[in-house]
Amino acid sequence: MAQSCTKHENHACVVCHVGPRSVWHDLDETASALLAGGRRRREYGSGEVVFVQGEQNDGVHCVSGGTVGIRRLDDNGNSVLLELAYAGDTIGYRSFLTGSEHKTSAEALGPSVVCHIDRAAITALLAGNPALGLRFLKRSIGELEHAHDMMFRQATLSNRHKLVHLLLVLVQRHGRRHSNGSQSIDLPVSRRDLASMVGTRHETISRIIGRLETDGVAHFSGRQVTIPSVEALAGEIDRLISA
Amino acid sequence: MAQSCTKHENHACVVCHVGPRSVWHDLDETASALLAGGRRRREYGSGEVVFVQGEQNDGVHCVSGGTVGIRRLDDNGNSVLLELAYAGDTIGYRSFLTGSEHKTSAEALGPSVVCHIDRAAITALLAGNPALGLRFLKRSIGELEHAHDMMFRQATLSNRHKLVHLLLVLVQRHGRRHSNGSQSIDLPVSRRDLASMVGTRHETISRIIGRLETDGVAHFSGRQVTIPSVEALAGEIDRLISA
DNA sequence: GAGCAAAATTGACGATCATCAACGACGATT
DNA sequence: AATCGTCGTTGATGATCGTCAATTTTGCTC
Repeated sequence: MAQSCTKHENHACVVCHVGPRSVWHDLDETASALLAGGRRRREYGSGEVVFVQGEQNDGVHCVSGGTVGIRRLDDNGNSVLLELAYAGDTIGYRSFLTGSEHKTSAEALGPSVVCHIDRAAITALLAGNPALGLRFLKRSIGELEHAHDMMFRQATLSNRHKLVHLLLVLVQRHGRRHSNGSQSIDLPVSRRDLASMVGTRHETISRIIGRLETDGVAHFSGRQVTIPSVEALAGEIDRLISA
Repeated sequence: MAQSCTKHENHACVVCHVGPRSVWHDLDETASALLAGGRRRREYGSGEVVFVQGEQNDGVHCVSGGTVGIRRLDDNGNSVLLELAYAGDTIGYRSFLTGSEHKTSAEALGPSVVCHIDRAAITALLAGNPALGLRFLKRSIGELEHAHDMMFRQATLSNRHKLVHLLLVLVQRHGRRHSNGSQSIDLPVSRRDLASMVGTRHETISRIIGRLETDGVAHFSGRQVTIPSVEALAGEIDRLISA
């Protein structure tokens, strides 16, 4: 399945270094050639694993399309979905930069395309492009602030409000707008993963979903969620912030 | 109170760039001179604020002694203690590097010494020392993994176990060993802050503390905590991991 | 030391949650 | 089509938590 980036398929890989969000943005010609040479594109089916917690790092990955989940596991079978990565996001760079094994697992949450950039290429790129290190730094800082936001919500919001917030985040990425103003989401995650992101059990998520249904603020059908009024849903949380 | 780092008081500032944990470790002579010139040492009393969430960044701070709490607030008066910083830790570097306002507040949790390094000095240092950027990157990655650990615990542990874990972390930093094998801690934080770190209300923390008392695994007297057997306390959590 | 404000504790109560269990739905495999 | 395992939902129950309130303790200022 893995194959080198020949010219005609570069249009897919290009996603990785366009857009200001990508760390590979705006590299010079030599660097771009170096990157293209050390990069391999691969398609992943839903549930396929990109890298596994505990494995030794062998370079970094760049999401080109789809959705990739960053997950942490323990020996008891507990699993927590820590982050979602989308096109343009570089993942697995932490263990690369610290020279350690992967501290998390990454798996495709749907059909996805992920490029792998081998160890030698990034090492060379980092040595020749000081700005690249700063980009990694800014990405890391962004993730850290995201994590702090999460910690703050975990400590201050109820489970219901945490789920509502999660839905509002997901609707921005995965939402489809309907003509009547409502929006629909194809959830990229299972109920169990929703539960781990909210910090509770899946049975509790089921029950909170039931209450959101009866309150009429969201309708669930499998992984399909329809939200009649995103504003009304957002109001549940805004009331806490403004009041 | 703020004063420049003249020679005779440099011994206090030196903490900031000795030890492998500090980002200022192992700078060359020119860089050290630059650092010394842009640095100002200041003592903070308990509760005094180092920088405030929302303020514009004006350089970075380096903890030279004492304990500094990194806190996030919202408009409703909610406060969550996100991190604790100790001698050698650099703080406030995130908003400096992203050029934004401070996303958190920092305050001395006891008598502390903190150096301030002004904007111009770090900018020059970063330009002349590419390795310094990588040190910031590694520090940021370390904090991020710390945050991920926290998120994982928030999602998998009970409040009691989260408090126990917190005590075990604090005993490593603040613990005093007694002759009979027990250890004591002078908690650097209030019960309210303990509660925010665990993700619950202060009344609940009071009650969990009461249960730890009756179970005989820890004794609380104000901010003094005595733990008869740290191993026994650690066993409460290890059982979950190994079993 | 008196006085005050914030912190901490304790009680009571309703709401929410974790757990165990049962069951149906679904997808993958054979 | 039948089987199996996982996922999702629902129910029942005891445990825990959040909230409001009253009270005590602590720490600080004057």
